[in-house]
Amino acid sequence: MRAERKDKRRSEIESVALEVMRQRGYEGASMLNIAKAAKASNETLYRWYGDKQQLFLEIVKSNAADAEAALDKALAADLPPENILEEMGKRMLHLLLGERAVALNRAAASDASGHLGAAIAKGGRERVFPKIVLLMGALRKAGLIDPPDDEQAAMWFLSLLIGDLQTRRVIGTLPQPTRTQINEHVETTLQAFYRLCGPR
Amino acid sequence: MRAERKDKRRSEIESVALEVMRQRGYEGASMLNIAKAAKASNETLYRWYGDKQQLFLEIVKSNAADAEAALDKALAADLPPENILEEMGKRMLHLLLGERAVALNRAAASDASGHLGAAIAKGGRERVFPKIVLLMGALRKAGLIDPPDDEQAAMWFLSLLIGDLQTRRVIGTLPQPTRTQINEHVETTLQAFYRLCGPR
DNA sequence: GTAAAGCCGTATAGATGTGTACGATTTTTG
DNA sequence: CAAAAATCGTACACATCTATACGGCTTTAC
Repeated sequence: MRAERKDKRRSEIESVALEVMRQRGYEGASMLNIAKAAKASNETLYRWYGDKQQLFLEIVKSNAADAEAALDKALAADLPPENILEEMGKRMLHLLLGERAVALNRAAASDASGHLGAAIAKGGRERVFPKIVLLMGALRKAGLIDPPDDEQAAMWFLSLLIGDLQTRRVIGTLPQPTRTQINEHVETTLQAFYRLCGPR
Repeated sequence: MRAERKDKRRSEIESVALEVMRQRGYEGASMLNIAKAAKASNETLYRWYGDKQQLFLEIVKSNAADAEAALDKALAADLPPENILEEMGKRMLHLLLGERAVALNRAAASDASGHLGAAIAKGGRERVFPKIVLLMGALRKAGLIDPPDDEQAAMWFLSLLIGDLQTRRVIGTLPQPTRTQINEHVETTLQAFYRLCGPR
């Protein structure tokens, strides 16, 4: 198989795996079920990924890469920092509460070994948080906020933004929000954030 | 078996089930494994609970009852509302980030049917949130806060309090916090909360 | 004290998952 | 075009889980 076709096939399989997992849960997403749904043989799955956990590890990694790219795009935009913050908020909620991230968090919660959870944290929070801290620095220098320190401001922003939405999505009691709902929530969050961190 | 002994045995089994689940994940916590660990027969488990999901549903319910009792105790205390808020914060973090709640949230995340998640939400958030809203009303009447509305204040308080701690616990990247850490976190949260909602 | 009921341990049938193996077919390589 | 490599479909051995059943023992009820 040519390299490009193989890459395409891999991401196809990974996408199917996530869909199976979404419908039948992590335990229901057996290698056999995934292989059938992807019209692949389980031998190929085992050859390519080793086992189920590593398959999902791959998915976590590629999802993290996509997410980071989406956020970096917002950060690289030539906009004033307050607009970048708004854009980041929208994109983060869209990513965090979307089907992919929710399915992966469910998988991590199901995985007793903790490896999936560690990978999610490594590709997610540990990568994103520093960017938010830097953004807070930019906001502070622009005189838009006056927090105790940038890290605290980042924590507050993320807490206000995400709240218990993620947990509710993961345990299945909250449907995926629409784009409009996300925008409204970001709006409210920003008001609260500036009220909390704004200059006196 | 006398009623009291039976109740004791039930809670014993449920506690063992949670421990097995904690160590081996939701899939690993089969009825057989739980029965062995509890020195019970699986026939008894099936007779008493029907199936695995209903066993965990029972656990969710009794855990919710315990949690509600713990919070009500804080609410009933004859203290000024700001002290009650602090106490509530501590107790909620203690409950939410403790082994029991985390294990149950993991089970809910693993359960594709969504029934466990629904039960958790029903016994948890849906019961607790109104209490916090009322508490916010008391704080407002005492002139300690001046929020847009009590519900919004409750949301902000909970968001600042919990942040992403719960998610990080559930995916296994955060160890259980000590009592000291909880107290410190509540302290910081309250400062932020009053800064956000305090009277101008 | 005796009968009835309940629990434990073990056994069972049926279903499903894991990881490997092997021809048949397709795709790549040269 | 031919050889080599990889994939698919199917099959397999082995393990485990679910849900039920039954004899042996203990506890409850009368």
